[in-house]
Amino acid sequence: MENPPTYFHGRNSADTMKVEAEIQPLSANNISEGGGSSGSERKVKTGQKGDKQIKKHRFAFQTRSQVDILDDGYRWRKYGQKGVKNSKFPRSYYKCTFKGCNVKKQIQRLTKDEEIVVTTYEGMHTHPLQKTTESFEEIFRQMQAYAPL
DNA sequence: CGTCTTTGACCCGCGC
DNA sequence: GCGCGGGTCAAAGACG
Repeated sequence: MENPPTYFHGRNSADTMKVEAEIQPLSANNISEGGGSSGSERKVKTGQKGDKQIKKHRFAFQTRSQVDILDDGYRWRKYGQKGVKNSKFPRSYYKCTFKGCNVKKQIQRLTKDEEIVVTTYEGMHTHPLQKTTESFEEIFRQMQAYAPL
């Protein structure tokens, strides 16, 4: 935590932003790349297997909105949707579209409260915000961070 | 034209 | 050893 995430750059609300949640690397929690690809050479593997600092920044917060797509100022590209057990609604996966910015975002709706949307950020942005959205402030306001797990 | 969305298929790790 | 769940990627289509 020596280095505060660059999320929401341009906001002095850092004071209110104590919602930072640091998740330590767990054996089953460590998300590697190696995903699946269609058919051919996907064994690329990052060569380096988490031998060094595997700090996976995971920041999750809940927001009360009817839409899953909350514009926080970054561009997101949806790359998957899968249903989760215990959840009547499917979970959506988003990724930041920026050269070198491999930030992932996960959105899930609560079955108990369809109005509540859980947004989980993973990774750190390597570029400043492209645009300041007005809704951002509102989102930030409704942003209720909670420690995942 | 460029960008983004959606679905299916595939893969991996762990559990029993 | 096998199965399940979860997670990711690819391609095509749609839209502005």
